[in-house]
Amino acid sequence: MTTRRKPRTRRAQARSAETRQLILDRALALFRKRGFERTTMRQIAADAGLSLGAAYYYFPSKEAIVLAYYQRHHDDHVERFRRLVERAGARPGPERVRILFESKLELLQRDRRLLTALFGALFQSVGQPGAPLSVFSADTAPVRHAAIELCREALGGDDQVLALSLWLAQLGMILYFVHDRSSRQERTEHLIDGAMDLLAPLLAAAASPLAAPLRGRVTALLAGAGLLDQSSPTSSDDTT
Amino acid sequence: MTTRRKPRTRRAQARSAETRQLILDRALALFRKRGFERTTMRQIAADAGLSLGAAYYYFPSKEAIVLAYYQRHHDDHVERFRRLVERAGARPGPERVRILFESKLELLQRDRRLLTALFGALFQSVGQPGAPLSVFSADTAPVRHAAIELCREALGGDDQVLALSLWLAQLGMILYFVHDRSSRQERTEHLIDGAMDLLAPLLAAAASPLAAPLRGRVTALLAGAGLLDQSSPTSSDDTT
DNA sequence: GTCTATATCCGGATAGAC
DNA sequence: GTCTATCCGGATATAGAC
Repeated sequence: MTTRRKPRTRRAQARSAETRQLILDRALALFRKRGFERTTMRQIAADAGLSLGAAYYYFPSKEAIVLAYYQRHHDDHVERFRRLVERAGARPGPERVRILFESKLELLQRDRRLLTALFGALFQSVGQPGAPLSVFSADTAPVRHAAIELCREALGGDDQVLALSLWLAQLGMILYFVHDRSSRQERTEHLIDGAMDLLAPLLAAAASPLAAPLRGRVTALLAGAGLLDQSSPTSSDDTT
Repeated sequence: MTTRRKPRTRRAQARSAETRQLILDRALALFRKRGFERTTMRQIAADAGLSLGAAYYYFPSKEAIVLAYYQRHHDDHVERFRRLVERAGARPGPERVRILFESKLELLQRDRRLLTALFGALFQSVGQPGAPLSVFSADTAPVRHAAIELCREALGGDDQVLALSLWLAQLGMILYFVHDRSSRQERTEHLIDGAMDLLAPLLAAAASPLAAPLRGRVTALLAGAGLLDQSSPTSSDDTT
């Protein structure tokens, strides 16, 4: 158990990472071109100049490749968000949230082909029936928590309910974006614009003393249900 | 296009419906027992005393079986909701919404085994990567619209934004329920109870004149984005 | 540890005969 | 409408090269 793993040279490590990257890139290119379902692991392997077994050596399943993309996408978002915040000197609150959403949209636009290839198929045929929920699954937990944390960073303060709500809104935006067939996705852009104009009054309303009792009750309710981060030690169920 | 379809005798129609029902029942029983993924179409067919091809004659895919269940589940919900509303003489608003959620919970509890079989697997492994969204897919559109309409019926009035929000809340409840490992799912029950206590003040806040301008802007925004029923004729995108 | 090659299993889905 | 045969592709297994 305590044996050292991967006693590899730097060189070997780098090479391995390169191969992994190569497979990922080829796979994503194929997904873009032919869609997720119609791309086979055999094609991916062949395209990367590897055997089928080698591809499975790096990625335990086809879905794992998509998961790796999710991770990278989020990393890109974090970087872009921070860069823009710094450049604009934006303070926590509406200003930063706007940057959060706009930088997200830029990334979505950059990856549009891939995203429609991944999600688009779904709107033709159900796919996994339980599927509705995989954004909430255990596999995606790390990316999800990171994304929620980024929302909190944009909002400032430490209101977990707000952070969660913002993350859900962002999910909605992605869903809308993927369906948006207007040119250059201007409908999504328009929706975000409008939503951002509403954000300041909404946040103000939420922060107002009038709303304080309600806010407290909502937080208590969600915390009691174990839906916030420092959840009660009652249950070990934290797959959500 | 106007040609009469299914020029079958009543007898033949009834028999066909019976076979379909038989397959559905056997399939659901198997899902309950062994989970969705580990149940094969071959098993389902064999269990129903049919060939594989025959099963596919009735259901174009394994998912289609689940879809049929969703439909039936919703029908049951409508019936139970209306019966309880009538018995209690509940008026639109918080009273009816409580009945809506409580009747839903009863149904979820009745079908718990099946639901965890369908959703549960998902929390172990990603499944379809695009999966997050299939509740919003075109296939599920009819059930979804019916469900949103039921929410509107519970709320009274015709506020589409509220109806949509309520439906989303209900989705959240299902998600929570499926994860809930407490005995008799009392945590979910508790959550609903707390949420229902908050409902009256929340609805009151939403209806208050103070909130009116904000409410108008939110509605306008969502309507402009085509997210409400009488969406603008601009776009033909109504898969959501 | 990284990979090739190949064979094999399994199960969703389809084709075509009857 | 029902059957049998077949295809296809995800996933695994194995044996061995370097």
